[in-house]
Amino acid sequence: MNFNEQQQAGGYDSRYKHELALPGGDLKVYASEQLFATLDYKVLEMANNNLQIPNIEYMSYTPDVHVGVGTCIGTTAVWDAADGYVSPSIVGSDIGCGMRVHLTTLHKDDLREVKLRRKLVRAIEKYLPMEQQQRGTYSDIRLENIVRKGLHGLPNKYVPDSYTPKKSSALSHVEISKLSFDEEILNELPDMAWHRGHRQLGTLGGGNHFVEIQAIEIAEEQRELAEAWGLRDGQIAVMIHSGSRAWGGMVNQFCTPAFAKVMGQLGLGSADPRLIYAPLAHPQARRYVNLMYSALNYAVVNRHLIAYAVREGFRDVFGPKCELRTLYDLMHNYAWQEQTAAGTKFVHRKGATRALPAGHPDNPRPYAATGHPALIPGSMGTASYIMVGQPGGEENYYSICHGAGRIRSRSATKRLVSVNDFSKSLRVGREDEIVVNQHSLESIIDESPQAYKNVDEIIESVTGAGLAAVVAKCKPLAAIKGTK
DNA sequence: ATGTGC
Repeated sequence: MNFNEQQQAGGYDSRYKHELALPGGDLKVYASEQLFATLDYKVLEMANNNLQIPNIEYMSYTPDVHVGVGTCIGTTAVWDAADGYVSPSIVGSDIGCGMRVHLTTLHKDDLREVKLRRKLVRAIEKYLPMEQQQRGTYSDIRLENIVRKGLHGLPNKYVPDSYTPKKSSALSHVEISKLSFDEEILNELPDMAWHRGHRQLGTLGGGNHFVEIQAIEIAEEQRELAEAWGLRDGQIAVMIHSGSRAWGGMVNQFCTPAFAKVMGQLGLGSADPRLIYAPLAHPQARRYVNLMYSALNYAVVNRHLIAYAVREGFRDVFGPKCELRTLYDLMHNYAWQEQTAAGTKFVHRKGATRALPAGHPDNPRPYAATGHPALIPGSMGTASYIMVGQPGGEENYYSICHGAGRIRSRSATKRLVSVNDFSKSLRVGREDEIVVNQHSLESIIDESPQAYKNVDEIIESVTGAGLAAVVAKCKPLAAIKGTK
């Protein structure tokens, strides 16, 4: 029985699911035997710390889990909304970090020539704002409107009909277009947050953030769904990975001392000083949640503006009729309330993606009947995936992986991986080279595929466990990376 | 990840 047959049979395979009784509480780990065997003890130690936060109801790891600050990347942690806790450490610094995919009307044959891929990369770079340079700052966009209203705070010209054939699809084909919150708190953020927040709008950032030009390969078992979503074999898609830039970091910096103080006052302990939390009902927790929502609004607009720049670049190369329809935009670092059969829960996801199945009421309207696309990036030079949630995901609050998952620290990668290896995995010098904007591969070597787990094994674990199914594989043709 | 921290 292969994975797809298992899925069709509707059951999950216990080989992909491990239940651990740690001293602090129970942890579920979704991973193949091989991936499970490679888990660092530090990953379990971190889970044990997180499980000691009071009233926690559920915690799990996705197969791409790896060590983070205070909490692992790949964590789903759930409290009841009535007596719950919120932890800025579980959300992480890059609040609202996530993925976006746009579908073009082009076919991979249109980009067969390496020269043309280079031209496209240069054209996109021309429109992508760079914080360090004067050019590109969106002077007609008010940051205050962005953090308060998300995509609805953008001037109309950034949500044009040609960008997404129906203007509404730019607002409806996303996980969030706007989160409302108590805006009073915004006045307390330092001037620096506003200054940098404005300058960085629409910028990519560094690390694993990217814009990638990809070719779609539909999974046969999901062809009907893929076509309903508008996917075609060989179609060129654009995948974007970015977050809330410094704004999210400022929110965390601003809230951290207050959380430390609250923990002291309430006598709440933590085995790791970098792991902070507070009861949801506490005024400081409310402040954090409100500010976190402003960062989620920032992040979705940031990705939207990156897509806007990409579309300008495509038009320079392929003409003004070129369209980049929004397939979906969703996050993998956030916490919010969700309705479940067992009541209202406060769900944290850090490096975990929500993948809702067909018919789930929280799907955005256009995807109500099918489930929404769940967008999973691979490492540089390897494939990414477009997936859809399965009913079996309910046991894990519909969380799946968020990518390949690091196996080597940035420093270790710089030590152990040669530029030559990296360049080989990008097929540099061949006609099918994955064109990268950065001339020096040295500067981004910590993002080489050798620093990551094999994304195919991650995906196998998720499908094997019955959490989601592959709709399409997206093979990279060109990538744009920021530097620090 | 990041106005990081050598």
